[in-house]
Formats: sequence, structure tokens, C-alpha cells
Amino acid sequence: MTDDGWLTAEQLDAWLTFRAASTLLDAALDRQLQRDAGLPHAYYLILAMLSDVPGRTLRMSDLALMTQSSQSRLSHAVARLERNGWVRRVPCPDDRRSTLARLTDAGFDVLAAAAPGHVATVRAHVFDRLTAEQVAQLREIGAAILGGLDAPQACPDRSPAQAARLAE
Amino acid sequence: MTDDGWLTAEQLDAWLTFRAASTLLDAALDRQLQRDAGLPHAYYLILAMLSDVPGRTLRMSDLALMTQSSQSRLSHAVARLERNGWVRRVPCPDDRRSTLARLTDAGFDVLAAAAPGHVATVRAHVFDRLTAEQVAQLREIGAAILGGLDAPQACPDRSPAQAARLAE
DNA sequence: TGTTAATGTATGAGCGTTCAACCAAAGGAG
DNA sequence: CTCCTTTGGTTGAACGCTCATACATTAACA
Repeated sequence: MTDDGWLTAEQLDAWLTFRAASTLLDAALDRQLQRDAGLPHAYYLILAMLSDVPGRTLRMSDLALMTQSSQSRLSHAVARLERNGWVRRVPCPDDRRSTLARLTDAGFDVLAAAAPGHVATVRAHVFDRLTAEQVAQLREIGAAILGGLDAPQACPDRSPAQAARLAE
Repeated sequence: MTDDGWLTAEQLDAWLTFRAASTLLDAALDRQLQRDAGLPHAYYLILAMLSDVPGRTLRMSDLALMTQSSQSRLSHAVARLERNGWVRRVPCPDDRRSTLARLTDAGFDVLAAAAPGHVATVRAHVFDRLTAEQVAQLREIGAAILGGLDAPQACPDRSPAQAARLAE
């Protein structure tokens, strides 16, 4: 690959295609869940992660990592879910700084009602359109990208020289 | 693949990995552009699409399609970009319902200044971590998913029976 | 030609996310 | 033991997006 700081034609094509698919897929998932269950996809994920763990309880920080949320985002989200009665916040006995989020029975029911429609949408938009090989490829690609995102590695500093050249 | 309405272990693994990567990648791109150029990724795309077209001018509707924006979202976005002086709205001579969005010189300069840092971030997070084969695979996967999203095809209606079973 | 439908866009309210600031509890170093 | 730093979490303002609505222009058609 030519390493002049830009993308090759193949890379640009792949990038724009992937971005478009990812953006529209996100929108489709949000629309389906909002319409059928009254909650956005990010909130569904919070309930799903809680439901999948013994005691249906997680520390806020761990839940934030599992749902790819900032702590602030999660805090706001859980506040809303708590107002709805889907989640309850309880103090953590081990560490008095921490807060535990516990899925309520009502929250579990909402999740259980929403799950089939959500899964059907994911299958229709993703897995029904991919071969088993492509599913494996998608996993590998996701893992590769994820590897560069988890560690707060340095974003490469821009080159002002290039900017100046282009601005001409 | 078992077709009982749920995901296989491989599918679930691929799905969660892909979702995590996509979510964190989006956040990383938005952060970088917001920090270094003062605009979100979606706004960068609008400027980029305009800059790549003869006359640097597009109908709002076409621009919305190219940027995977709703018309409402684009209208708000262009309103903001126009306040900043990056874009100007001009009436369309052919169809008096339409509005043309034209990239201004100032807007082009902003884009040119932002582009190198953005491209560097995309390369660092995506293309530097993928093989050429994976890039081709990503394009194919994106195209396959996109094929089910462009046409406003029916979202599969949920199965209330499954929901009831699960809610038990 | 007059009526109705479809198209292209804009607007405002409501909501979710980000960012910066803040506070409290725990850990470490002197 | 005190100070300082780190960690865990919350809050409010600013902003972008969604949704519903509205309006003007064009197309279809009887």
C-alpha cells in the first residue's frame, strides 16, 4: 500500500461502503427498538448486559466498559432507566465509591419483550445477508479494530504541512 | 445455521465484537474531528461530499443520500454550517422546491485543514490494522449489509408469541 | 383545468450524548 | 498520620439527532 498519508482507491471504497452500512444499520436498529420497545439501542444493550450476569447486577464502571459507554453517558442512561423502574441503583458494599446497577423484574420483562424483535432485525439486516465465512471475517475485522481502540493509544498528530498544502 | 429465531454462538460473538468496534470507532473519529477541527464526523462528511463534486454544489436531497442523513438532519446540519460560513444555500433554478448547498471557499479551507488528521486517524484505527484481504472483505460485507438497508424493506415484524414465552 | 397526491425542505420540541466540572472515597508516598 | 493522586460516579449546559408537523412546489389525473 502506498504510504503517502492518504487512502488507496480500494481503501476509500471500502471505507465509504462500510461507513454507510454501519451508519444506516445503527439507524435501523435504533428505529426498530424505539418503535417497538420505546428505548434506544444503547439502552437495550445496558439491560441485555445486566440480564446476562449472575445477580443481574454490575458495577457502573464495568457496565460502562461492557456497553462501550462513557461513564457520563451510562450515568444519564441508568438515571433514566431507574425512573422507568427497569433498573435500581444500590450502593456497593465493597467500595463505597462504587454504585451497583441491578436489573429489576420489570426491566427484565421489558428486555424479554424487546429481544425477539431486535434479534430478528439483526438477523434480517446482517446474518441473513452474510455467509458463515463472512461472519467469521467480520469478527476478525472487528477484533483487529477493537485492539487499537481499547488502549487509549495516541491519535496520530496531524501534519500541518499537509493541511497547508491542501488549503492552497 | 439453526433458524430458531436466535443467534448462534459464533454470530453472537461476531455481533458483539463488531458492535463494540463500530461504536468505539465512531466515538474516536468524532472526538478527533471535534478536538482538532471543531466539527463532528457527520459534518465533515457533508463538507467532503460537497468538495468532491463539480461546482462543489449538491441538491439537499442528494447530499442527504450521500451522507446517510435524514433530510431533517441534513437541514439542521447545513443550517449550522451556513451560520459558520462553510456552506451557502442557493435556490435551485430547475426545481423551485429544491435547495442547493454550495461549499464556500472558507468551508473548503476548513475541510482541507481537517482532512489529514482525519485520514491519519482512519488509517491508524482501521487500515493499518487490516490486511489487504480484510479490506476487501470489509467492503463486501458492507455492501451486503447496505443492500438490505437502502431499500426501505420491511423490518420483520416481531413475534409476540416469542415475546410472551420469554417474558415468563 | 382544477384537485389530489407526491416531492423537497424547513422548523421546533424532546431526548440522548458529550464535555467540563465537581465531589467523595480509596491508595500511596513522605 | 497527612498530603496528593487516582478512581468511581454524578451533574448541568451545549449540541446534534429524531420525530412530527408544516408548507410550498411539482406531478398525476379525472
